[in-house]
Amino acid sequence: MNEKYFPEEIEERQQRRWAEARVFEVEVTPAREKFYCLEMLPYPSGRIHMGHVRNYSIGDALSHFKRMCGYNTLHPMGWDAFGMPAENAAIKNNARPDRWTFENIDAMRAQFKRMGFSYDWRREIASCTPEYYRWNQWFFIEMWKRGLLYRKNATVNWCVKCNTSLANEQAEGGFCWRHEDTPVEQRELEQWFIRVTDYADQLLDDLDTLEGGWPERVITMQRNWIGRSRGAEVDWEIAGDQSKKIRTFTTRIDTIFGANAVVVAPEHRLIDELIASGKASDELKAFVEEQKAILPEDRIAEGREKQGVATGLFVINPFNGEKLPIWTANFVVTGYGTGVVGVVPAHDERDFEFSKKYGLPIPRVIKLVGSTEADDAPVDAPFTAKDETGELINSGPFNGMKVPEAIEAMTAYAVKHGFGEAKTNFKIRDWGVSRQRAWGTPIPFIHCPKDGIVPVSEEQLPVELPDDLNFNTTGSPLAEHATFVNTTCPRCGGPARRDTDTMDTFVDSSWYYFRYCDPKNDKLPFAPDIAAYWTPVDQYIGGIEHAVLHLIYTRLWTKIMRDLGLVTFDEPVKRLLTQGMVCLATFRCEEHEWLYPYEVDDGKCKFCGRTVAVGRIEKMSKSKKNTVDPDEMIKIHGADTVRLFMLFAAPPEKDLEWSEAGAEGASRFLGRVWRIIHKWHMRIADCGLRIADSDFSPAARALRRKTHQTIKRVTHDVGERLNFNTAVAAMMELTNEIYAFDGSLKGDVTDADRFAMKEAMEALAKLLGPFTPHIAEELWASLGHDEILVASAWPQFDAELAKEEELEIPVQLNGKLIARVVVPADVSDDAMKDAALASDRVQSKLEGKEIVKTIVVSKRLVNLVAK
RNA sequence: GCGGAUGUGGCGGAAUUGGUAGACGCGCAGCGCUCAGGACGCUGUGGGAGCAAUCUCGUGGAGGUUCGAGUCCUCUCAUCCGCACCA
Repeated sequence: MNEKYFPEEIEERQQRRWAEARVFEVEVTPAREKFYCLEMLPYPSGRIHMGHVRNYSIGDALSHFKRMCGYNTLHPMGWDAFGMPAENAAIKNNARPDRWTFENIDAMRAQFKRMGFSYDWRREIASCTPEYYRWNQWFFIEMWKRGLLYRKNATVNWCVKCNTSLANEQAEGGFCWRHEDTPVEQRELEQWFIRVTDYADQLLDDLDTLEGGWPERVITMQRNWIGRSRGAEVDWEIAGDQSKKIRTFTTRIDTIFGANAVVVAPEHRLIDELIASGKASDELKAFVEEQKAILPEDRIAEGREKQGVATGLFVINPFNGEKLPIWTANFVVTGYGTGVVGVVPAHDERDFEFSKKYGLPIPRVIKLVGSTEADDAPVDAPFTAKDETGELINSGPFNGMKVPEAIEAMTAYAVKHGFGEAKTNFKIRDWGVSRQRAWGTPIPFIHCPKDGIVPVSEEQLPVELPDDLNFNTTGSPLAEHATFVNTTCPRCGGPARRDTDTMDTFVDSSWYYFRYCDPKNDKLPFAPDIAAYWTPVDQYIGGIEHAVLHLIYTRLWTKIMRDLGLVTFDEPVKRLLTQGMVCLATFRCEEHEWLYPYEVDDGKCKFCGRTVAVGRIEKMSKSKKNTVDPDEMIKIHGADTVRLFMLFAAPPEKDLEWSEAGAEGASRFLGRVWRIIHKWHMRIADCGLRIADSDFSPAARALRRKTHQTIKRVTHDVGERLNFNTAVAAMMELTNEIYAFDGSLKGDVTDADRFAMKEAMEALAKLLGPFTPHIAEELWASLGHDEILVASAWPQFDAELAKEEELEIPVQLNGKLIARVVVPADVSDDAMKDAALASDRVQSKLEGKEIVKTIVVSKRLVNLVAK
């Protein structure tokens, strides 16, 4: 055994040992309780970055912990292997994207192995293999059969850089999710869609069941994204043409008597018809044209100035027969509701602003209960009063009703008279899953001139991607591949063409972790009974960036799989941890732009000597030149140190600033543990005897106490709170105690001392296992154990031994600390009070005062209230 | 604008239920070891005052509840994130 700590050597040795003993390989074992620990699978970009290291270090620590606690722990890893970078590389070099991808996978797998992560590598998957993506195709056909997948012509988001359409989730805020500087365009395209809206209610309602296990932030973001609003649709007859109606959507039908106009979106069909009929004013035509030309991103930039034009048409309010003008305006959009809104200025901020600007009347129809304002008083500011605080006025037969009651009554009235219905709207749209790219799962449908769209028959799956695609084209490599495209119709046998779009890669990641359960299955995506053992996922760990992307798709997919009979639960992930980003201070020099920290010396640029701008702490990214290469850090410090630093420097959900000094601190700690154990291991190896309690010196008893307290704390911090940072701090404290005990031993060392030392060191080695498994193994072995530590049992703490013998009780005078008294741990409340009063310091502080009240918090504190 | 979060030493961060604020680490200072440096070991380290015992201030700010508030309530400021004309 080496006296000095050489991480590289021991890490390799232990990794080999684990692999040979196959300690991370697991099988379904019904008698044992399972734990499924999952980290979001990476895209095989070629090299791992610090974000990966952090994500997977957290997951690995938890996996080790649960494994040692006796859970049959599934901890798999795979590759989200379809996607654009591979295709772009293929275009650039006119090479095969699969080769690029698999080379990257090999490189990254090697890096993961170098980190020593405890994956069951037999379960590794890559989504770009036909064995995997055939099940994407299978799912598509199953969904088609059930009407959950359909094709329609639609306006879709288009990213010019990706050269493909995008789902709404991938075009949030009008920008491509991969190209945040690139606004998406709108294009008309025939596309495949998954009927998310069928599941919108469930997706929203089931969020309640995730409360507590998922971060509030993610739940809120999903709620907003799904955006359910309950209301009613109302038909308005067009004045002078009873055959024609337009329909509005409103959540506040109770305010409809207060409408002063109806506004249609500039893209609305009614406007088109009006222009086509030649009755539109020049002003209207100009306005509509102008509005249509505005790009979505400019709408945001332009602010919220309301603009509108009257169309010259009128509608009849179905509730009171009032004749109201139809306007078109920039604040009404086609994509939501019916693209038409009633304007109720007195009780809606936006409508108020609009009506003020164009001088439309502002009648009140709601008053605050108890308000003494006249029903026809002018409105200075709009108010909503959407609950019991609002009461209807100026609303004919509905006057006097409270708002909720009125909504119900007026909706019923509209239904009864045939001009309206209750309606729930969602912001979430059906998922556009077609991508006009070649490196993805082929969509398993055939377009037959006679039979239309026909699914590929199941026995012909997978529809494989050709491996000789020509990427050196401006068109679509798949569409230009004749032998791929030209096929026969499964129904009529006649000539037909394959669909040449591929699936959104978010399809791949929507169900991948079910495949880990049963990765070789060639009959089904996975066997339901096997998945029933492992799933749902107990703990999922990944970045926040997927809050409304992957994490909503995978919830949807689970519900679809439930309806297909593959799983029996509604939600796939019990607990979600969104880990923070890995950041680094960035520095800027006027001359040399972004600088690495090592290019800055004493606040000055190393190249030109200019004072650099004080860098902000920002997420590591290549463009900011503030990345740190994990490989380099592993080379310098070892994998254990890098892992330890990642877990210690910040709580997992917070951002973490990479610091070289901090990493050195982690390394120093491991060296400290290494040295003290190697100072002692020969002396305590044979020490297994039973020692009488009375043989332990006070110092030895103190060490034992610290040992058991530390086990308790680490168990709690990791198991219950996922606070790895405080668990590490606890282990550091124990190490400090071990050093103190070592320093206190002079002359004869008793068997009891050796026992206490051995107990402390063994506990420390074990506790280190989840965090720094390699060094933990080495230490465990040097303490005389042949067994593999990471496959051994987590230590138990002895509550008796962890108990303090004495307590230091703070004594307060009127809430301010004045003294501390030492009392036995089993002290009674009365004894605490007596001890406090017996203190000289307390007595002198009390001089001339009278105690009016004494508060004793059992075993914690005494507070004397005195005047 | 709406929604969510976060504000604690020079820095990263502790403080489990309202009960000793600053655990642990970084940094810094001193001592030991050393020819020296590094490494290592030990000690100290929130601010202010004092040789010291000690006193005093202190968790973004202002109030409040309480015997007692970093923690609860009200208002406010700052920063970050999400959504953004959603009818």
